Amino acid sequence: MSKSTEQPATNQLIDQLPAATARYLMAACHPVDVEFDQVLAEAGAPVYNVLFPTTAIISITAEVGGHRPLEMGMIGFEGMLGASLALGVERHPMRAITQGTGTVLEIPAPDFRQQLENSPALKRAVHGYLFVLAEQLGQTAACNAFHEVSARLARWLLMMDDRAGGQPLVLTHLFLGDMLGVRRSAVTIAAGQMQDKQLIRYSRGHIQVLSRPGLESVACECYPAAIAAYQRQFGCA
Amino acid sequence: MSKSTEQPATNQLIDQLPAATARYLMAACHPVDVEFDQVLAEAGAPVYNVLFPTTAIISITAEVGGHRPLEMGMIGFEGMLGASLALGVERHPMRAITQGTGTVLEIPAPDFRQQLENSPALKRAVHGYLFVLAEQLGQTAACNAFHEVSARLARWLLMMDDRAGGQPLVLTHLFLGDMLGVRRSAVTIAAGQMQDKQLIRYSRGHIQVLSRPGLESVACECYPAAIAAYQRQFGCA
DNA sequence: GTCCGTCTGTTCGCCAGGGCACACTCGCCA
DNA sequence: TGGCGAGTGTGCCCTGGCGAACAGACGGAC
Repeated sequence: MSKSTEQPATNQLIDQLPAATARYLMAACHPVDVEFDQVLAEAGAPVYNVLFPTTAIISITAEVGGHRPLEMGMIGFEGMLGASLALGVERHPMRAITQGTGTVLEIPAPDFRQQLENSPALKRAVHGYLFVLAEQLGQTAACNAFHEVSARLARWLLMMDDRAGGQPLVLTHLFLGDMLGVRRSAVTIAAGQMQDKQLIRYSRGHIQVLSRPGLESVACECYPAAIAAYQRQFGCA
Repeated sequence: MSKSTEQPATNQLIDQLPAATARYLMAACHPVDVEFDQVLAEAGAPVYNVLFPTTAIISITAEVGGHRPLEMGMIGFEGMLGASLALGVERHPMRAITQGTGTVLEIPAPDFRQQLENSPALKRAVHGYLFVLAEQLGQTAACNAFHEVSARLARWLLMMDDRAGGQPLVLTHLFLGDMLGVRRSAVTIAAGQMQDKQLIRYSRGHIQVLSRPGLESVACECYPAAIAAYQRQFGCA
């Protein structure tokens, strides 16, 4: 856990920009550590900063009155928060909270807007990411409507594991239940079955993925679909 | 039904453009009649034409294997289909089908792309609409997860009625069930209760809204929320 | 008028998941 | 070392909605 892993300390969306563009953008960014369950954005609130996660993971959630927030999308080192600036909108469309701890690259909204003006390549990348995010939203919504808890849990763990670079995940059954829109004990049961099958191991708010292939066989087809959507747009995983 | 109503024969997204821009765009459009349950776009398929509904209504649906498509968003005279071109993406993110019959203004994708290049105002409008659509997606997803059938049905009827300009809606319980992601007889029961309360009247594939206030009291808060989201962006209903 | 297909009404069994409650246990802290 | 609180295991009853099946009813086609 303390030794450095293969997890990149950079952001993939930035990395695939032309070198000069990426350097220019990075020069305006500074790294910030975020903590677990921190609210990074409220729905409808102004975008003050744009965040490019490196080791951090961000969840996009939708809320309706009287219920806990439901996860609609996940942002890790492959994406960004605040992309709506590239639509000329200065508000966040949804709520965003952090998963676990980690680092993001932060750039003030005015600086980012200026770089968007100056770099067609950057604008193209952000626009492409917005499209992928929209596809992910639709996929997740249909998944929540039709797939059962265990399949959704498996998919969620895989998506988190992808973005955490093999680090143990820091989250409780209660938190997981919120993300999936189910009650806590439903998660306890599904997670218990996965632990029995040696797919994961967990204890008091820490989950370790043991068998990705095993999880993939439990997960619904929404997991490969989400990866394919990203690949179609950016040509890499 | 044959007499012309207050329903505008134009598209609101076009109307709120600067006059010259709107004229230029309209000149490149030609009206097309669409029929009930016609597939206008498949998920991932190329965008050949951009459509601006005037009297037609389009549903955006998400699919997962083995289940019928689930509605994620609705496009009427306030919106457009094919907005992803403004993200530089030539594919549709989701499936799109028609509701009832009606007219759309159609413009070939290359022509539209060129107009986007030439008109910052048009690009701004389309980008803003994309943002609203994203908000609507999130809202709908949370609504599907948490709200019960009758509330969602009421919301859906209100949204359709808004876009149909008071015309009777042409759709069956089966079709409605697909949109809401529930089975046909669940719709029959919910719709039957609404008919008992004189909120709607229906017969063999035709539904007439009788009392909007009544429906609004049954619908969940997602209905006013969706309207507010549009107003925030465009300053009108 | 007769036929037939579509749309609607209704029922029955079934189950995933909700809501709630309570017990246990691990790790932390006084 | 004892207490405490968060996290987890487990049980209960209940409900909304599913799946499937069948019957009636309306409307268009012939």
